Amino acid sequence: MTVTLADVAARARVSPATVSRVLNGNYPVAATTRERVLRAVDELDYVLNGPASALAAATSDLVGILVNDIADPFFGIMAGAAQSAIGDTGTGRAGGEKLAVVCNTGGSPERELTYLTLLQRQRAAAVVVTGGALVDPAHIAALTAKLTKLGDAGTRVVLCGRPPMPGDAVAATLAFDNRGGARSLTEHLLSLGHRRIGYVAGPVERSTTRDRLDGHRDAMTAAGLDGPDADRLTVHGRYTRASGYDATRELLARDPSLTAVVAANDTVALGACAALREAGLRIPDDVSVAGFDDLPFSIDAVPSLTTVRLPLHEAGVRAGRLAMGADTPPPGGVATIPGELMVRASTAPPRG
Amino acid sequence: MTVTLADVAARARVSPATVSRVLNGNYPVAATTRERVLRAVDELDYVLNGPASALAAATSDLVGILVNDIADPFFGIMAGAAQSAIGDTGTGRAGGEKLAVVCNTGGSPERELTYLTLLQRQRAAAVVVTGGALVDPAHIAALTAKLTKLGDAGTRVVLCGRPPMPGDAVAATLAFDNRGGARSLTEHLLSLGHRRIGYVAGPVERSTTRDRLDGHRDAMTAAGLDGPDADRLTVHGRYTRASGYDATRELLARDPSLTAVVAANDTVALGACAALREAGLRIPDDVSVAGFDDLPFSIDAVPSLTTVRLPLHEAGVRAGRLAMGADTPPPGGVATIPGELMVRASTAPPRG
DNA sequence: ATCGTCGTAGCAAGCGCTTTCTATCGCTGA
DNA sequence: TCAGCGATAGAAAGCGCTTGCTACGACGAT
Repeated sequence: MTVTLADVAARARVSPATVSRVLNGNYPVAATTRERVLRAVDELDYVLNGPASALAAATSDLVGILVNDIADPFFGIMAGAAQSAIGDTGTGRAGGEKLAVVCNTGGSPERELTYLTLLQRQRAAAVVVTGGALVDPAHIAALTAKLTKLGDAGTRVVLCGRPPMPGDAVAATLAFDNRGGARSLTEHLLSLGHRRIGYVAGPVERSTTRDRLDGHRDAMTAAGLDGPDADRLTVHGRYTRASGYDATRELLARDPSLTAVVAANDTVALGACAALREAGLRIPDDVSVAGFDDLPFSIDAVPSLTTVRLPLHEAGVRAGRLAMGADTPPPGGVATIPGELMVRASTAPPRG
Repeated sequence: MTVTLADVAARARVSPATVSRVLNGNYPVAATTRERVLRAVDELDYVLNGPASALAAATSDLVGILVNDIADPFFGIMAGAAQSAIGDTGTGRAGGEKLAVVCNTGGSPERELTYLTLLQRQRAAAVVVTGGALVDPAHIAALTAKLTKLGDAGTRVVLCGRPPMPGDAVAATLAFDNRGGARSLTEHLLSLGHRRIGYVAGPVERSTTRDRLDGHRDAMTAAGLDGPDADRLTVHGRYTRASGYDATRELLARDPSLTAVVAANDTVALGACAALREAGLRIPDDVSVAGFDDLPFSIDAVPSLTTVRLPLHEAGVRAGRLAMGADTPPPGGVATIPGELMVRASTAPPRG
C-alpha cells in the first residue's frame, strides 16, 4: 500500500538502516550512497511514518502552542510568531522540520489540561503556553503537576506572556510586565490632570487582570487617590468589546463625572469608546480612553488609541526559539518583558 | 521510566490486550475487569503512547487545520469553531479525543505544502484547509496531488471557505459565495445612486480576490458601468489595513470625484476609511465605504461598516464535524454558503 | 450427560522505524 | 607483508501498542 522505508531501501539497493541514516543525517553515509537513497525517496515519493519514527526514537517532532483564544489577535500574533520561529529553525537538514501546531483552549482550564495530556500522549518535543494564568490555586497545582510530568518526559516547556510558575517544571518563562505597564498608563492620565478615572477590568480570576489592576492602583495610590472610589470606579468583565461597552455604561451610571476610562485591553477599550460615544461624550474632549496591548487595530481607532505596546511578535519568536532549544534561557529562567506607553489621540487633559 | 500498557496490565492483573481494549472501548470487557483496569490506569497516572498506538492501529487522532494567517480573526474564528467542534465530537468515550491543531501557512504555498506533508507524516485523521486558494495552476496541481495522497492514505480532507478542487481528493467542500456577496454589495451602492465606485481588491493571485471582484464587475456591468473606468478604479493590494490605506490614496489620486469605495474585506476597509478621513472626506457624507466578511470589529468602526456577513463560525463548526465524519457531506460534496448584506452607517446616497 | 454457543481473556504477530553491535573493506605504518 | 584502524554498511533487536485468533468456562438445548 503505502511506501515504507524498506521499499526505499530495496529500490536504492541498501539496507533500511542506511535509508534511515540518510534521512536523519546523523551518521556518516558515503556521498554516492546518499545520492542513490535520496533519488529512491524521490522516485517513490516516500513520506516518513511519523508515529513509527517517534516510537522507535522515543521523540516526536510535534510542538504544541496553547492559546486562550485563537480569534483574538493578541494570541494570534504570538502564536504565529512562535510557529514561524519554530518552522524556520529547521536547520535546512531534510526531515528536520518540526510540526508547530496551535491549540485553542478557549480560556477553559479543563481544555488546557486536556490539550496538555493530548500533547503528552504524542510525546511532544516542546510546549509553549501563552496568555495569562488562572489565579485559582487548584488549577495552578494541576497545571504544575502536568507540566512537571511533561518536562520529565523530555518535553521542553516554555511560558510566554504568563507569570512564572513554582517549581522547576518550566524551561523558560517570558512574562510581560503588566503591572508596570498599567502603572505608567495611569500615571500618564494622572499627569494630564485626570482624577476621576474609571477602570474596566478583565475577569477577576486571571493573573493578567490582577496585574494590570494592581499597576493601576499603584499609580492611583501614589497620587493619593486610593479612597473608596477605587472600588467604585472599577468594573470587571471579560476581554471582549461587548464587555467593555457594558462595563463603561455601568461606570457612567456610577459616576457621570468621570473624565477618563482605562480598559483592560484594546478590545475592551473599543467597547468603552462605543458606550461613551453613545452617551454623547466626545473622546478625548469629554472623556479620555486608554487600552492595553497595542493591537494592530488600535492605531486605526477613531481617535487612535493611547495604549501600552507589548512586543507580542518578538515575544512569540523568542518563545519559539526557546522551545527549539535554539536560544539559551534567560538567567533564572525568567525574563520580564516591559511594555511601552504609546500616547496617541484618545487621551487629553480633562476639560476646564 | 514512563508507565506503559504492560505496567497497567500487571497492576490490574490482566493481559496488555485487555487494557488496550478497555481503553479503546471497542471490545466486550466484563464490568469488574474494566473497573480494575481503570483504577490501575488512574493509580499509575498512565498516559497512552500516541505514536505507538498510531503505529499499531495505523491511524492517529491528529486533525490539522490549515489557515493563511492566524493573526487574522477571519481565520481565527473559523479555526476556533472547527477546533471546538472537533473537540466536542469526542463521544464521551475515554481516549476518543482528537487533537485538533491549527497550522499557520502565512499565505505561503510552500508552507502550505510543507504542513500537509508533515500532517501526512503524522498520518493525520483529517485535514481542514481554510481560506482562499491560489489561482496559480502549478500550485493547484501540486496541492491536488498532495490532497489526493492524503485522501488515499485515509485522511479525510475538508475544504472550508475555499473553492472546490478538481478530482475526488476532497471529502467535502464548503465554499463561500464571494461573487454573489460582492454583487449584492455593489448593487446596494448602485441603488443608492453611486456611479463612480472605487474598488480596493486583494492580491490578484487569490481566488477570493478574483471572485469578489467578479461579483463587483457583474453588478457594474448590469448597470451599464463597465467602461474603461472599471480597470482604472480598481487597485490591487494585500488583505491588510495598510494596503487599504495606500490603495485608497491611489484611487483618490486617479479620480478625486469618486463617491464610494468597496474594499476587499473589512480590514482593508478600515485602511480605506483612514485614507479618506485624512483626505478630509467624511464617511458616508462625502464617500461611502463598504467591506466584506463582517468581522467583529466592523460594527464598532466609526461609522459602523456596511459589509457582507460570512457565517465564519457556522462554517468552521460544520467543517469540523465533516472532518470528524459526524456530518454527512453535502450532495455533490460541495456546499456554497451565501453571504448576507449588512447595511450599516458607512454607506449613504452620494451628495447632491 | 454431551455438545454447541456465548461471553471473556490471553497469545503472539506484527506496525515501520531507530540504533547498537558487528562485519567488511581498503589503507597506513612498521 | 600483516596487524590495526577508520569509514561505511548490514543484521537484528526492540520501541509500546492493536488485533486476529485461540482458549476456556459456563450455560442451555438436545
